[in-house]
Amino acid sequence: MFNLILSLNMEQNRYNQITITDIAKALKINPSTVSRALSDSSVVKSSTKKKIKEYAVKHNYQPNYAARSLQKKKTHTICILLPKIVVHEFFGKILLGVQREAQKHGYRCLILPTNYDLHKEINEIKNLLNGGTDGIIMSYQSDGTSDDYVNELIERKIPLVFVDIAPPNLKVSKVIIDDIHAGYMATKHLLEAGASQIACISGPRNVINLQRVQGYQKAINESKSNLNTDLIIFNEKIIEGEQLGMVCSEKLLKKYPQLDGVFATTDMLATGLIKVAKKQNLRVPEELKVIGFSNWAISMLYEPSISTVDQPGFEMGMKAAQLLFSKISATSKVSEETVIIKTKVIRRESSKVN
Amino acid sequence: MFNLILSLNMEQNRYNQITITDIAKALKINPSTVSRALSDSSVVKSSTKKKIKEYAVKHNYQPNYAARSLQKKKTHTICILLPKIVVHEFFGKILLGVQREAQKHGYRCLILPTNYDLHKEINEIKNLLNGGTDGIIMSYQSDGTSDDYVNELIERKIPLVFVDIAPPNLKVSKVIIDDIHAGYMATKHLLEAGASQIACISGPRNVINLQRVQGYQKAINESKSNLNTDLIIFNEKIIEGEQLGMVCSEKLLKKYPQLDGVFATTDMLATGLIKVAKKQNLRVPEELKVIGFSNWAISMLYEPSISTVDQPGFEMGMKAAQLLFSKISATSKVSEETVIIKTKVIRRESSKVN
DNA sequence: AGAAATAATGCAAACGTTTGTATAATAATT
DNA sequence: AATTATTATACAAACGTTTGCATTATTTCT
Repeated sequence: MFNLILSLNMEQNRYNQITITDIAKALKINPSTVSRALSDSSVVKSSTKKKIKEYAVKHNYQPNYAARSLQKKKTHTICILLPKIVVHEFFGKILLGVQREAQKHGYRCLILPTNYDLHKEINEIKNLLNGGTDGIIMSYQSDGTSDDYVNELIERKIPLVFVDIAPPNLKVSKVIIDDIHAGYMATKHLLEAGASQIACISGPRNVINLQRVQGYQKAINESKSNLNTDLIIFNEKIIEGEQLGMVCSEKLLKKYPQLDGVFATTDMLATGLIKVAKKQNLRVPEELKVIGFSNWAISMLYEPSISTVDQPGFEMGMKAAQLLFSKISATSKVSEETVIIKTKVIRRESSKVN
Repeated sequence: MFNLILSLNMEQNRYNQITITDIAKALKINPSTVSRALSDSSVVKSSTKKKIKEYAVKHNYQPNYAARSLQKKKTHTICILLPKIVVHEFFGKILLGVQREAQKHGYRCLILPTNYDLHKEINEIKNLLNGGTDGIIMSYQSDGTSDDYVNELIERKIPLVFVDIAPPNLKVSKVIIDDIHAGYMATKHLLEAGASQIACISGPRNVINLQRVQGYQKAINESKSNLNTDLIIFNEKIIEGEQLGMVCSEKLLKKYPQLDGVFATTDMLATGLIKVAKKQNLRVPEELKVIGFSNWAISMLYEPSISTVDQPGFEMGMKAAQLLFSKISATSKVSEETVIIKTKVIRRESSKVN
């Protein structure tokens, strides 16, 4: 009879999960003691602690997230806002890094794909603010016209860390690469491989691209060869990726037949470029040396394999999460920190020395 | 003075979020009425409802997830267990589909990358069981030796839906494709394109591959040409992807120079195959027609572009989520359902008619 | 042995919701 | 106008934890 009542009582519990109160009743101890025992408080006698813990593992006790969150005013959830995880393997790697780190801290990870359009997703973010998340990791994907949402996050003192791209005029924590330096190294690699007439193709004039191009310019300037600024091509975003690479390369290669090197600011631009070069019977790398950017999987698989700059996404994600957790657990305000992750040039066929 | 106390009171609240109790106090109404008003209960007078709602939006009220979860015994979180989101764009698409659907239901989405090794991650799953999640969508990535964890989920009556791959001998809900039919259609496409000596290369003998190969056999049998079972090559998992494709194609193409078509059970195998074919000066598609499987981005970008079978991941994800929510909201047990999503052959250069 | 100090446990309130039931206010009926 | 029926609100308990404080049990000291 007593058993019946007990089991009915437990039945109420979702999926038959045992609670602290259940343990307390079973052991005729107060719930508070059980709670303290389970969190290894030094205040409870080791013999009772042992008894409680044994019972807990035997009955597979798992703490109730919601109750703990409510009490502690912590969600044990952080949030990652990233654009289009689907196609973007780089962001996928960031994600893995963050998740690995979150797990260490006993945190869960919520992922929101943002489609490059944060403005529309502000409601989603607001929703997160109350009991939704303890902190946010995001990539700044704005045209810079309105940073209101970032400001709101800062005002509310939500722990916040940017990865890859950060708002340029705000004091925030961020984990980024040195795009200027990376562009510089990429271009220098082409020069060292024997190219001297080097063009640069890029997407729209956003922070990232501008910096990579700036690095390109620096390398060209150092190399005494006069930089023809016509050889820098920005492309506003109508099409993108490989298609964009094809369209802009078509003109470029026609107009400058003397070209023997191209720095593409993304790997996809590079594949488009090479496709066009082949069509025009330009041999890569013999007649045209190419380097891309990001080290996407395709750059290795393509024929010829494409030299590129490796962006260590996993490491960036881990570092970002570490920063975030230092903020979450900080008692007083912690200063904003910028971490710059090292990139390196990956040499492949597309820029082989003749 | 009163204001001070009030603001101090609200200060306690994380990130200055207003609560139902705050609204109640401010409006001198009982919290229960506020709660009912906000959930549009017909029992509260429309004038008070209006008053409450106005105050709520004005002060940007957002319900507290934890409190609601605790009370309702629902987490409003579902969980997706998927292998290696990073490289697997197909799984990325599933993810997007699930997330889209979850949002509709006011649910949040937790993603766990599983590295194809669920056994080791059972603890993670167990952790989810208590207050962790209301339901799970997963892809069955087991060698079939021990399905204990699946059984446990079923026993505990956790709403559960499989996508892409499901355990073969258990009665579960699943959203899959008809791999036999897809393999059949792919092979038939090669036959129609003019190939007659068709081989099949595949990864390890798992459920998926076996079925695709079975489809291949059916198509070959129908075509009166005698099926040479030597032309079916399984590869146990030592290396994988493109590398595997290269290694096994090398031998195959040498041994059977009369071959004029290959069905590869994944796109990555196909890229490896084509790379080798090129090296051996075999022209694709003129001398060798190739079709892959899954329609990964690379199959379109490769040169030549690779014919393949499209697996509509997004749709599969959405459907899986719909099934899951029907389970979550069901009052009584709902029967296990199998949804088969249609695939289609995508014709590209690699299988063009001469 | 008795007082004082320390250790171990129990009690109760709180976190922000929701919901069954009781009460109060209003409207409809006689 | 008094009774009943209806509608609207208030009360209180509950969800599973945690934690300051009170209480009880144990040890240490004189």
